[in-house]
Amino acid sequence: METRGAPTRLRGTPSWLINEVAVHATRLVNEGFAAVDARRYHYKLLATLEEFGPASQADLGRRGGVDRSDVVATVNELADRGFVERAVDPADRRRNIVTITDAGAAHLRHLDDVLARAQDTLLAPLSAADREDLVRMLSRLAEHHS
Amino acid sequence: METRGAPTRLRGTPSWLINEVAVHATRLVNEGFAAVDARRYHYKLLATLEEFGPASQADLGRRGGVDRSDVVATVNELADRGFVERAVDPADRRRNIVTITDAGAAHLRHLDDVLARAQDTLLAPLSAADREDLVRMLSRLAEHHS
DNA sequence: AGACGATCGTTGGTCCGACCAACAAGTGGG
DNA sequence: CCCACTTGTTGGTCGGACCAACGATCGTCT
Repeated sequence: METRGAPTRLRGTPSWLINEVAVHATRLVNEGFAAVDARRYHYKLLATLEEFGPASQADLGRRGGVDRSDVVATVNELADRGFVERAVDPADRRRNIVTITDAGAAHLRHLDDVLARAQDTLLAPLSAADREDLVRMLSRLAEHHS
Repeated sequence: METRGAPTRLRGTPSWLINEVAVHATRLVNEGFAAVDARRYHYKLLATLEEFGPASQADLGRRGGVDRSDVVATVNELADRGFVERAVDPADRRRNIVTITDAGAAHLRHLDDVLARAQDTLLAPLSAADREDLVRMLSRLAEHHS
């Protein structure tokens, strides 16, 4: 009984399907990251840092859609592991300028691999063409609900 | 700035896209249900009841994938509003047989409308053919990760 | 008949992600 | 100098999903 007794009404409902797949996706990614002692927020911040360069914690949170308070905890963890460095901005002493380290960049590449494998596991039953279509549609939906 | 500063690495990642869309989907459905003083669990249980007929709370939870303890709270709320009735099973006095009432069935039809409108809002930017494709792919993914 | 294991409803938790409120320290404009 | 604002930080809340344990009840086995 793979598709167990879930009401048929729900099994055809897009919002329910999306949530169902999202649960599996989140589980896969979380498991992958947990295996290397990381969390999703780690990846988000490291990727943001590498793409946009050093930034204050507030900017970091705004760009990644992460709450300021959650940025604090994440930067703490990343700094503990030596993946980022925190330095007071001399030009504005309120700000902490966060910079990714070499170890952080290496770790990010590792996380990229882990994430890629999770995508592959998630999309296993889909052809390459289907995957493209899926990403295209999801992108349009995500962009539309801005 | 609709697709805000999210790292490009993430914006193309299927698992991230799915989560993003799932967040919007959940928000839409929750808002719709909240407007008629309902929650997602209400719909799940009522739909299960209507499709499979009266059932014990444990069976109800198994079929809907809802924890027994959460079934208790949901049945409480539904019974308070007169949408279901709880009666001890004379053949097995451990069980509470839950039955949907006429008011409950009417309410379920109402929730169906609300849910359908949410789907339409969610999938607005997609053509009918695209919607079919999307549902087909998501169903395959959901079924595969059983 | 009696004992034992399993199941039922129920209570009372935990855990995690997302969010919010308040604060001191610091900044910039009037 | 004062006032409005931002930043980092602390300490929450809130909802959804899950888990543990309890008394009551049932079925089975002996």
